[in-house]
Amino acid sequence: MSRCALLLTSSSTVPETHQPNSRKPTPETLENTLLYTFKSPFELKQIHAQIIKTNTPTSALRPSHVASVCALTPSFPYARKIIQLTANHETDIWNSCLKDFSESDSPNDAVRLFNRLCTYGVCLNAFTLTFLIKACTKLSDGLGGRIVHGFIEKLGFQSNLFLQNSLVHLYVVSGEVDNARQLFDKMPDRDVVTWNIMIKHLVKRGDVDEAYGLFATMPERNVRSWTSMIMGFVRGGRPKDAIELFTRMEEERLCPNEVTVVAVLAACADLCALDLGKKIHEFSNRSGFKRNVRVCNTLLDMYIKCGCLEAACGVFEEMENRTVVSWSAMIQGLATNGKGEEALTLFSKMIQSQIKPNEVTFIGLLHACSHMGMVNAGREYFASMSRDYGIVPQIEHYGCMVDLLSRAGLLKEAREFIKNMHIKPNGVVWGTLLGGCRVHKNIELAEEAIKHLLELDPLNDGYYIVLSNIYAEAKRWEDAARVRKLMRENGVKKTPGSSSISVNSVVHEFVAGDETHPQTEAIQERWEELLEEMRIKGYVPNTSVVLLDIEESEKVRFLFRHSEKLAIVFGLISTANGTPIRVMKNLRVCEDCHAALKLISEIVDREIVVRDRNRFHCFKNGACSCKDFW
DNA sequence: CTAGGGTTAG
Repeated sequence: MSRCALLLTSSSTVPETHQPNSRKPTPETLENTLLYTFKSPFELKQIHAQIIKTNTPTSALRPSHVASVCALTPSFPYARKIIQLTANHETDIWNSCLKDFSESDSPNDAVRLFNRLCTYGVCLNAFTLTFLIKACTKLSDGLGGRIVHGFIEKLGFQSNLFLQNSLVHLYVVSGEVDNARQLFDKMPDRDVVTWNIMIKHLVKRGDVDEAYGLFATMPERNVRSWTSMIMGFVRGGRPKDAIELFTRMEEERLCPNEVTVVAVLAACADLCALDLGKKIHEFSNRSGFKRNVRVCNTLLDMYIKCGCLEAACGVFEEMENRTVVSWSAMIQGLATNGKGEEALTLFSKMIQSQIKPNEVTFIGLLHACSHMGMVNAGREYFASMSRDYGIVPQIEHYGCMVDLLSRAGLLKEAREFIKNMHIKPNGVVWGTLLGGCRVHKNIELAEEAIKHLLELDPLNDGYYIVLSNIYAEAKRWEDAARVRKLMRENGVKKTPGSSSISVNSVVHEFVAGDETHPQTEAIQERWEELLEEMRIKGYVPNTSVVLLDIEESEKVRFLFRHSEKLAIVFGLISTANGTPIRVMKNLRVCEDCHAALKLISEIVDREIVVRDRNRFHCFKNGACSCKDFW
């Protein structure tokens, strides 16, 4: 007890009480001798001299401290002698020193120490090598890996699973895939850790199917295996598979940990699966994960992406420690929900709280300005990011600026901005300008934008469709048809619209025209009923959004089977009256659906939240939160 | 005393 307290207050100079004195060291003063904190070999030698003078046993020096102070200095041999005199196992002392170095900010120190141990012929054991591998892993040092590999062979540790696994991991991390594979294939024994390392590796490479193949066939699975695979599906853009896997994990009665929770929440966020997300939130609180910042940040993100700003605020308020990620997520959330002013206020609070913004923070801020048409504020933030915070604008920031300007109708300025960019504009940048051209009906600039887009991103169907719509709205039917023909000639297919809705933690996915759902008939029936009431309220199908050369009546049939309509009607018949409906769509909501959903929200008196590619639409009492501008 | 997941945007 007293030792700790004293250690904290001791200064770097030798304390008064350690001056030579007449008292013979008693166990108590001997204990005090251990308080000596020396910061250099020089100080150590002074103290050592005193110890000898006062006849104090050398064991009064803590060998691990001696080791860490002298390890990388010319006094290594001197330190080694003291350690050999005072410690039972010299190797243990150096190992713990290696461990500390490998976990420090300069893991290279561990490598340097290891070289010394070899030079001076210090006896090594398996632990020595694991710490060395740890350092190499931190440094992504594959060459180091091959050297350690040699030591493992030389010292006869081929059957040490810890070492083999660490080495496979090191090879994987440093990109030496062939070496990793070879070692993996040669390993006499493998355990669940070995398999988990390989799964992780395959997931990182993007081979989710191959990873799942391994996962399905590996002899033993633990929570980490399941978590890695769930995460793999999320990263691979397959959140539905992620959630299904999580359900199976629960059936096997395995208990999720913090990381599992992060993975599943990310899947919920991607699918707008609020019901499951809420359950995970409760589970997380019950399990005491509340203090984990990453869990909280993912929770924030989940609520924001499900369109539940209030819930997100609740989590944010309760958080003990907020990082730049927490603040940035909230700013972004407010921005995409049409609360730009609040987003900017939150940014000021963040600065007041001494949190340094990063590049993501500014994307949120620029979004906020762009959704509110605050052109000057946006310009100022853009200038400020590099001037005040030293953040170099990335292509995404330029994209935000083009969005800000072109949404506000400053199309010429937006084009000038693109011309003056310090980076080569990409498809997103020109596509953003194209979007602005549609809103503000500028055909000339749209044609310029599409020229660049046909070069930069010729397979992206979205741009053809926007241009075709621009022509159609100007009643230039032949031009519209020409664009569609070009699209066919270039072999570009329209991405099928698809919407998903989560009911009782099961995600239901609908693609346009879907008739595969078990409840298709009931959905159709309810839709017909709604259609009647909508017509009374003046609904007329807007077939101009159907870009197909077909009969008008056929167009209507297509229109009525847009995926968001199917998903929402399914939601209506499978949830209790008054329950809000949340649907997520892979593309932008079409104008006809937008008009229809406004009416439906009024007819059924429910809140309908649709998250589309860009933003949220919250339909309530016949109106949408986007105020018809999107 | 040793090995294997995680957060914001695009």
